[in-house]
Amino acid sequence: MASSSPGRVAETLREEILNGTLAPGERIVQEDIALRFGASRQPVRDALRLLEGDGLVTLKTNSGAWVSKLSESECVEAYLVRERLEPLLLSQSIPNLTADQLAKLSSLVKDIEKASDIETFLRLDREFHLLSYAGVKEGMLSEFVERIWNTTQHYRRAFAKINNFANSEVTHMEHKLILDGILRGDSPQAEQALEAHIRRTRVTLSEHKELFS
Amino acid sequence: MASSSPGRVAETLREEILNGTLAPGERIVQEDIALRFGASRQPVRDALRLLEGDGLVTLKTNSGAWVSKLSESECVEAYLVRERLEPLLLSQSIPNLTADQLAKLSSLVKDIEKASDIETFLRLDREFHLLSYAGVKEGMLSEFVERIWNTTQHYRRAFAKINNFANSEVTHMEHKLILDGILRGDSPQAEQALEAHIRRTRVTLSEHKELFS
DNA sequence: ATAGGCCAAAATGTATCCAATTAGAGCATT
DNA sequence: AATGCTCTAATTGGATACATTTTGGCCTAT
Repeated sequence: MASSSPGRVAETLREEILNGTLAPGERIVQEDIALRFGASRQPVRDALRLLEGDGLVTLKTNSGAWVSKLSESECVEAYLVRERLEPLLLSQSIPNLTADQLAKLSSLVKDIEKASDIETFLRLDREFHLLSYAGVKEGMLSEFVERIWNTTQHYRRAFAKINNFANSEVTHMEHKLILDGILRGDSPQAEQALEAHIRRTRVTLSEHKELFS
Repeated sequence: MASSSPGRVAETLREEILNGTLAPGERIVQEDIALRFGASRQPVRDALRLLEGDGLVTLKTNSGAWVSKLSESECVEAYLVRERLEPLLLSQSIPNLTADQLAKLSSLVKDIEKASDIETFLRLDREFHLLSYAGVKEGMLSEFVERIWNTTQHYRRAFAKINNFANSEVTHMEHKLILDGILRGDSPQAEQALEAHIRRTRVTLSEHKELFS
């Protein structure tokens, strides 16, 4: 997949935005990217348009491209939307999860508890939640959810750094409750636990307005 | 706004997709569009990427562009998402609606009742719902909702034609309940009435699988 | 008659060049 | 010293030309 030039460029840039190499607000110059990939500016323009569609990049006509930034209210809005959408997505995913996926989810919850650095925690947490949605293939709902995860990734990292694993006990309990609902095929419990998990994160996050300056 | 070439092209194509001039599944040839607008293919490509981001157009590498099509399950999914997102958006909008907007909403409900042809009904119904969200400026939530309205527009039209104003009494009652909640600033009632409105539409729609062939 | 492959025409992807717009530094003015 | 202006360099937008890929018809072989 993504064997095309714009696809490869977009994928690489997406990676770099998600792992923090490119910070929100940072300028992206078309020609620099073109040189890096040994291509012309045309495929780069297409790639930037793709990323704009993902909400990761903001384009301004005749001016340039920047890594998207979220205000505090936009970030809170993202979590409000997550509270509504992810339980729905999870309930549709649960009946279609394979035994392998269920086993992997269980081991992920344990690995998250053992995580000793922030990057590992972020990676595993993301993997756990997105894998729990793997029962739903492709569609508008999963697209929306993935987009939210991508656009808020940077703020999750910043939040985790500030918080430095405070509340981690609560987080692990919530993960176990979600996992328990999934394993038993009890969608309502899983939905409710997930909603509570996201809501608590939102409330905690909104106590740290210093992340948005 | 949208003074750029890609912006103008995208806007026109969006219009034509929404009003049915371009039907789902129809092929879009870059050079044809370029000729129509007296531009080169480059801005057309940008415009198509914009529309892809809106979910209105589907691009396939090295192959071409088509007006997006929804399967029945994708359409049902769209309504499930609407059930979760639009009540949230409405509740955030209500406190910010101006007196002018409230008056316009009231008159729209009356006008919808008087609508004698399908195109008028569709246009007013869309205007009513989207205006009820006008208290929320720009953000991810309104973007998502607008995108859903756009991608499902064609199926609302097809559904209205088949149904030929059956259930219109119920629809009008639901609109009045929503309006009542909005006017009195009773967000919970408005939310609940809106959710019921969307859910009933979804259930009725899923009884007409012949729309998706 | 049908399935498969081949070939030509058409459409998309990419590169290069030129025009238009913007941004930022430096200077002049108040 | 601060503000506003101008001009230049840098960057993006658009057009043309060429390379690549796909598609669909036609022919051949089974």
